[in-house]
Amino acid sequence: MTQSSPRELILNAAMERILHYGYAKTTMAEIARDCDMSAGNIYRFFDSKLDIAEALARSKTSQTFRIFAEIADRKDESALDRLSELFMKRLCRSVDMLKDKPKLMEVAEVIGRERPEFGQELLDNERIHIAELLKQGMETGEIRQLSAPEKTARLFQTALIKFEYPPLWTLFPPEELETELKELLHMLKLSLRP
Amino acid sequence: MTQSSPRELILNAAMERILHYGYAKTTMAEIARDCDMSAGNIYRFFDSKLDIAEALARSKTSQTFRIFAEIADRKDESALDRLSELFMKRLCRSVDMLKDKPKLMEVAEVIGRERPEFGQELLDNERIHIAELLKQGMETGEIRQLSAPEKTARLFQTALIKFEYPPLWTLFPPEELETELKELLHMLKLSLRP
DNA sequence: ACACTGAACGAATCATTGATGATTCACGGA
DNA sequence: TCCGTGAATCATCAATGATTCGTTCAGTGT
Repeated sequence: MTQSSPRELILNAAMERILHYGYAKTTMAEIARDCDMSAGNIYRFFDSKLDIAEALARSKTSQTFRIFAEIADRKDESALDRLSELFMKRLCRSVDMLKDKPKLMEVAEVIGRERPEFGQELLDNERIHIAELLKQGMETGEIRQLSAPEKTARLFQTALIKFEYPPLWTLFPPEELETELKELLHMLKLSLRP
Repeated sequence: MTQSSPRELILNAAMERILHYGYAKTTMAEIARDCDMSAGNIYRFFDSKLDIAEALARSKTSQTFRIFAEIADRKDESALDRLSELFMKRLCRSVDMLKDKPKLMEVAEVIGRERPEFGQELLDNERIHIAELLKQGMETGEIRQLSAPEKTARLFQTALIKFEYPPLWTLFPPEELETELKELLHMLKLSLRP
């Protein structure tokens, strides 16, 4: 079956509880009980409760980055189309998470507040994939020669911040977000014309 | 001298106090005392303390809209240049307000929370001026024919939201904001090319 | 020695309450 | 009758204490 290191055992138990009751209402003692160990023993594997949350977030986001990497790998397809696809997928994943794992939003919020570096890291990582798509488009002539693709990628992230910053996008209905993102992407892509 | 209706008297006293002590720490009783009247009497002129704050905010923002209107009126100058000017001015006004009237940020925050319609109204008003500039550019041929300038104006607002949503722009140093806004405006304007 | 426990510590959280301040209104003076 | 007052009311906030929970660590069993 699934070989379970103590770390994984703990992470699974924590995820289970957090999905049901939320981060704040999940206690170290409960997680420990689910793993048949003492609360103190968890600290042999994680330095803090927040580290457990971060580990959970990392495994969630690593899925996203696999998707981004897969998009960036399809070099035979249009770079501009894939650029849109990347941002649309990102929005869908956020919206879906809010819909069927709402408790995970609490985890995101806590980490955003207590571990700002983690959010930075995510943006940096994402920017790499965006810049890669821009470079591919430049090579095929789909996109004009940009002097600094990384900087352009950063501008895209800034222009599309409404769709990834939870305090903003949670204010609007998903369909509205989706059509607005489509329109804005269309406009931004016009600025990349040769 | 300045003719002072009771409303103006109250607004001036409230502004004075709020600038010094902030909105929360300014009481109706204090404002009343400054006006040589009773707290109860203020309610003959304003329905609530929040209405006083909104009135103050309105007079502040009406200054901004005069500036926007003035920009939109200079029809002999480049529409694209004026579009940039509008957004740069808006950012400068925000940054300056934080610098030398920091207590007014508290008022903005309270109104944003308690009176969301007011924020909407501001955006709607701003969008009119942006759309007007776009239309002017279309007439002079500076800007391609847009099927719906109002919609494009809305997209501009969305793309530039980082620079007007206080929880976001207050996180960054002013110079960084200014250069990033310049770059993003440059990019967005490319999408308006004929 | 090593893996683990569970009691102990202190920080964070929650509920309770006391005080403050927004709002109302019955009343008194022009 | 019209202004305006100031005491009464009611919601809100800050202070307090009680409890919970994250974290540590001395100690137990292997």
